[in-house]
Amino acid sequence: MNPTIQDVARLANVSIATVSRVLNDQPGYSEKTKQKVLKTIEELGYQPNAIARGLVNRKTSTIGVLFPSVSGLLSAEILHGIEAKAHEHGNSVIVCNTAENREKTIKYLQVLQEKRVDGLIFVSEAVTDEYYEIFSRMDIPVVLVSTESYHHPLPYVKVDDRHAAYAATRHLIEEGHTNIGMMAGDPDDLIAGWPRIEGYRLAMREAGLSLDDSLIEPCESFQYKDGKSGFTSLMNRHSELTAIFAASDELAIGAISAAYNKSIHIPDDVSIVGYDNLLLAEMSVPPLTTIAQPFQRMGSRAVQMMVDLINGEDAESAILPHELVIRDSVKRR
Amino acid sequence: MNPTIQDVARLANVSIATVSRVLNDQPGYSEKTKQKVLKTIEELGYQPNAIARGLVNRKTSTIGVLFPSVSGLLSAEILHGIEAKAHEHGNSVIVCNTAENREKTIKYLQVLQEKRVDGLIFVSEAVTDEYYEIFSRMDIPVVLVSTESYHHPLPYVKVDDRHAAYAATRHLIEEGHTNIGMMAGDPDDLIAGWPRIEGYRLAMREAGLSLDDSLIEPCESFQYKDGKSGFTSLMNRHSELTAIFAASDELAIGAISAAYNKSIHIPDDVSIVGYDNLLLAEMSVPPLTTIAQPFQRMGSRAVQMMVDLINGEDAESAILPHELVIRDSVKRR
DNA sequence: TTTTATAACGTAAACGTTTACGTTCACTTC
DNA sequence: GAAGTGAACGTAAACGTTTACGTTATAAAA
Repeated sequence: MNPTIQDVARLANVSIATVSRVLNDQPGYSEKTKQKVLKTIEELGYQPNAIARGLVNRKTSTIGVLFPSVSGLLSAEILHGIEAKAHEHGNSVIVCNTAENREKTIKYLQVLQEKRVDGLIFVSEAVTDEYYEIFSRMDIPVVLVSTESYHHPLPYVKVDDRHAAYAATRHLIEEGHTNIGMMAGDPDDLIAGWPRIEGYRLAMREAGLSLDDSLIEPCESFQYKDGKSGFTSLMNRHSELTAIFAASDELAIGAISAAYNKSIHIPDDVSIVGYDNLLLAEMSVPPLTTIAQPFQRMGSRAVQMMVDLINGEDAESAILPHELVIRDSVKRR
Repeated sequence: MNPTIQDVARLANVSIATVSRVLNDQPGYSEKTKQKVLKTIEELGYQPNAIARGLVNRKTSTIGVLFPSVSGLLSAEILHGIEAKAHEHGNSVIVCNTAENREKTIKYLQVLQEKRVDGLIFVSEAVTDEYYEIFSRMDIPVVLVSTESYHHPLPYVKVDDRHAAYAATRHLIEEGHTNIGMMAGDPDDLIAGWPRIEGYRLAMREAGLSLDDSLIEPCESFQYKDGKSGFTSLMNRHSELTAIFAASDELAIGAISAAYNKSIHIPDDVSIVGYDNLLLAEMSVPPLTTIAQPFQRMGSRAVQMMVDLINGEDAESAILPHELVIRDSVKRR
């Protein structure tokens, strides 16, 4: 059985109030009793019960984080940033995998509410009206990562997808390419789909290049397998392409893999630039030129906003800078 | 302000005991009052306070999971399995990143103890005497994943590394290779290092092949960069090699990358088999033949053991089966 | 009709903290 | 010497549950 503050008080011949005071170093005791209390705490190996604390303080020092998928590298890196910063601020994080599923999400939100978490971080997923309703009822700070909500006033931290996609396409253009296709996400996805397409289009238009819609291959998701099939499909339509902007690293790697099977050489025949800069971008053969999203920083920034909000300060949404990471998947023409 | 059980009781004209009873469906109330209570719970949107519950029940329905690294794919997959099974059993999981650092680990264990988690899952890291001391004092179930402890009686779930490494090497031998090297982890690592080397040696000896120690390249860690340098170093010593068993997929991918730079063709010049079967094994060019560890199952199995232990049953350690996944990085001779 | 058993509740203590408030006591201050 | 002041404590209520135990009413049994 864990010793309680009562045990400490009894052994130290003081009241529990005094023990509590030295524990939270508030004034109201002499140096001598402080030492006495500290010593018996040490002797007993006393650890304050955070549950009891949470009950009276109405604060659990715990935040809930909701991911659409927890096995991906992207989530892993964001989680890493979140975990580090949270720990720095004395907060624990409960991970939840929504699997992009409404019921699971709602169930999780209920659990998190019952556990009285101090805040919520919602990652890479669209906020439905229903979710927002629940957020409001929960009455705790919510911050969005790698997503944003046009309909609901929630603070977010993300990169500017349009700008980033523009930068990727622009790089291809500056390297002398003129036949540039895109492997995109779902155009109806207003967060990660549409803006990247827009960025690509912007760069193409600006350079006076073709804006033909058939140059854009809409993929079902951002995953590897979609990259494989998307590349084939896109190249079948447009064999003249010398460069492709892929809206995710996984799509890009899928494309590289498909190219390899067709004996299309990267980057000699076709140049590719990816998006995300996951660990695997560096491991790819050839190493992938890509747009880096600062995932860890996004995570830690979100936590910083979270603690600010919890402390009653207000937090502003943040657009974090992306970065073009040049490796070997683009060839100058 | 969240409504409490008191509010429900008052509005329903019953005592809090009755409300509590219908909440936990224990006997002691009529069908009519049950409906009445349920209705006012619905009206108020009442959610029981898990903190208060935890205080009296001495049970938080939360387990702590300690990872040496949270950004890696390996951890991500294990976490996925853990999270899913935990949620299934109504448990939440708090993730902790020890960074293989003593102070961080100890700090985290303290936090988890203060938060009164019901159990601990310790992943992919060696259990020091000091850690074990703390586990004992915490007096909650601990289960190990992808690691084990020879000195301490802790239940674990992992694969048989020696067998798995044997199977990998054996596959190379059966494909007609005789000059087979190994890129290994730290031989002093009794968990992931030594047993895999032993498995390799066993297969080599059994086949009557060379057991020369210089055929084994000990890498600093299991990471990509070590694979790159390790491959170069190994091939410089033994240019006659036609096959390599790498003790991790990352090492294997690093080797493939280094080979690419030296214009050594995989698998035509050198065959490679990896270990882990991470997502990137499939994405590699060429796709990597490797030993699959069932990470998700390992995670969920660990949670199952955890809940058994919490319920007072005892749990037996589990060796989960590995599997050889054949892709395109090995060529028949 | 009286007794007894049982269903259907209510009361209050307990879980381990924090904190407002009250008390004691030694020192100043006049 | 009396009054006032502040430091150094102690007391007890509160946080929101669960649950052992006590109470009441109702129905069955004698």
